[in-house]
Amino acid sequence: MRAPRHFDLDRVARSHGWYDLAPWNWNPERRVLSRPLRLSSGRVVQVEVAESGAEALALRVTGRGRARAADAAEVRAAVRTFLALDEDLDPFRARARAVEGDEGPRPVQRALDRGLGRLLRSPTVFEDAVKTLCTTNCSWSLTRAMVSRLVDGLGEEGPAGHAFPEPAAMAARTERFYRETIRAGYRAPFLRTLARDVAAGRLDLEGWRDPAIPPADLRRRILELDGFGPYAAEHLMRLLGRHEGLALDSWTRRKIATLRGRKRQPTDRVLTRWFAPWGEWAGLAMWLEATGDWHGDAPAAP
DNA sequence: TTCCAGGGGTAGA
DNA sequence: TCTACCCATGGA
Repeated sequence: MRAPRHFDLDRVARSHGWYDLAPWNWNPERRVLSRPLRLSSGRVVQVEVAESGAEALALRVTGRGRARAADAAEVRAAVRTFLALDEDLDPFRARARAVEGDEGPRPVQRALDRGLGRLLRSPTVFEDAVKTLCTTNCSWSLTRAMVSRLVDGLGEEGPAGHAFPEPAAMAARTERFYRETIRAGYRAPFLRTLARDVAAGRLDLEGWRDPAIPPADLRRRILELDGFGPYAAEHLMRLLGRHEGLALDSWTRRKIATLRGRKRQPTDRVLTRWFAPWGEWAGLAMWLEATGDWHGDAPAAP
């Protein structure tokens, strides 16, 4: 399977915290990204992705039962989605040239050359939305715990662990289950409502990948979901390839302030002004600045 | 014990 | 639009 120019699996896998959440597994020594994947046939397979020479990826799929002819195509489509292989970064590169020029440090252009810029997504928008809800107003360790309990408790079992739960499986559970078993606290009704709306067909999250949807329209639709405020909406948009919003949270606010040598945290208004020259790419430019040191000599941190 | 995490909803000004 | 207050959980 072909990979885009400047593609780096390690940098995409660790592009943000998702690789650290179930059911993902990133093996830094073998440089293999893997996870269980539930196919439309109901079969759960284990998918492993590794680099294979220059600008190529090798897939390995294992699972019980007989594979259908359509399974391979479905797995490849999922890989293209979760590695953001179809995201066109050339307009971002052009913007980076316009903003940074052709000389000097040019941090974003260097980041692009090093294979940064593609963000790891879930195979489904539903999974990205659920995980985004689980990142709000809690520590990362609690996010990990809630997601693991969802996967272990409701995900279908595959050859190497549980897949992420289907909307129907989540919709069938009560709010009490999300409070007492998942320990999702006040997020419990949000998770249940989201799952029920998707499972019932009232909410077509996959349709949100449509690039024809104007960004303001997409943002408004996400904000209509219970539990999604500005941070969560812009974070989900980022995973849909829409980067105009900064998706500011306590982590990025502090990180940018530290990197720019500010003792006091700049206000959101100031941060917005700093990244305004990047236009529709403001959020990605900020994210690459905030996470640049993850991908240098410093050890990876979720 | 209090504080605060990769915030959001609501009421009131 | 802005602010105050509340909301659950869990680690420091």
